[in-house]
Amino acid sequence: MVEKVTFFWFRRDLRLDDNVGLCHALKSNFKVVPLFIFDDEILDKLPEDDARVGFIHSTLEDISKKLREYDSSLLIKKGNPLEIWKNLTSEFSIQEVYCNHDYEPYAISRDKKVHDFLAEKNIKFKTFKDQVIFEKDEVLKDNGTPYTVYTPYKNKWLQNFQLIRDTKEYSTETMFDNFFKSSFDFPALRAFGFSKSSIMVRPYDFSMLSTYGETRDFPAIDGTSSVSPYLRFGLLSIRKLVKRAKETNAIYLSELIWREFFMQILFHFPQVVTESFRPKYDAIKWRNNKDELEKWCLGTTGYPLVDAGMRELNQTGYMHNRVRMVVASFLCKHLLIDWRWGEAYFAEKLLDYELSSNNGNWQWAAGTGCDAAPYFRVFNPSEQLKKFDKDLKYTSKWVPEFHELTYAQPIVDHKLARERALATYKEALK
DNA sequence: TGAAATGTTGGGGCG
DNA sequence: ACGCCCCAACATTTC
Repeated sequence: MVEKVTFFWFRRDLRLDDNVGLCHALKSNFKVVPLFIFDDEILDKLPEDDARVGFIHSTLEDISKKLREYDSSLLIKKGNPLEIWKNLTSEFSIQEVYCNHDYEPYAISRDKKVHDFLAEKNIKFKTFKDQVIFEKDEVLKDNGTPYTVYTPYKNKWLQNFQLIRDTKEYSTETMFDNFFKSSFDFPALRAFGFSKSSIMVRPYDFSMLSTYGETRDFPAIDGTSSVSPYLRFGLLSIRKLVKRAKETNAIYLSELIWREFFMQILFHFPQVVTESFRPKYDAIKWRNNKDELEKWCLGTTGYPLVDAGMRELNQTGYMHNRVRMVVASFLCKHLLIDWRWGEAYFAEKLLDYELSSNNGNWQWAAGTGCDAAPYFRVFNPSEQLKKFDKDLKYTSKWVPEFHELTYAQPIVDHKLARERALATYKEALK
């Protein structure tokens, strides 16, 4: 008789502690087999040295090492998730499958297929809220519809948060003996056709939190936390992060609320992935000049702050948030290139790439979004440089030839580009 | 989570 | 002393 087991399926919650679904799984009546699936659907689109795959892999390795202290191990699979579940149900006597909610359109359809398949086999598929404080339907207007403007959403969010006495902790370590005893092989990165990237995820740092509000806009100061990739893949729990933010910095907390705002927008309005939230903005006649796109990607536009940002992105997988706004505005307004092209480039390069935030912020910059900057708000890259990198510390770090004669001439004249953008948007909205 | 254009004010130079 | 002009500094409006 094969031992009956529970499965816990890791997805974007790569941690053993304070993990809601895992906590519930470990309290089930059966030993827990921890599983991660490298999804071909996602992997096939990535370059073989994708830094995020390497990061996930090394994180999983750490988890597996920890599990081995308890004579358990992580089961790693690669392929199509539904097919893998079909195989697993014949290999194991699975009673229940636990995991945490995932709100992206692809994840929803994937989970639906898995749920339906498991249901046929009489296996319960239990999912939990873990990656947010408030999910899809927990912060709604009084009439029951979702918010589409940030400020009232934030107010409601905070109001609801007041009602929670304290963020619950889902500690798990005392239950680690409930993991299924096993010694599954831990495959090398090479086994999936990937190799280690030269780009590395850097450690995060909370010590900046108390001064975040004053320093976050200055890219030369290391005033940001570098938490984003850890939050993205769930190495850090949102409950712990929010608790810390609440104790130290309201502005940082506000950024975390933006994250949930865009997550619920994506859930309720999944069409934003391919369309402007406000459809009339899809009438914009983008210029979509490929040479200019390439110059933007490479950081050779001749606008120092734009170029610095893009080079930081290309070389490190990070870009300071203030600079993200500047380069995004530049692509959409100055070059009149479709925000979807810019978004796709960020998706390729950012270590913290997350669909809902990336899409929401690009639509914000393009002026096409639900709570976007008005289209006539055009960033002046030179003014932004003066305001936020006055002594050129950040800029000359990433664009060392800045002071040389060899540095590129501006790809477009600011005044001309601004007027062209205003005219193009105006025309589209007629 | 702008910037430019336009309007207003007030101090100082000067006849 | 007074009015006029200039213009920087700030405020408001417009894109």
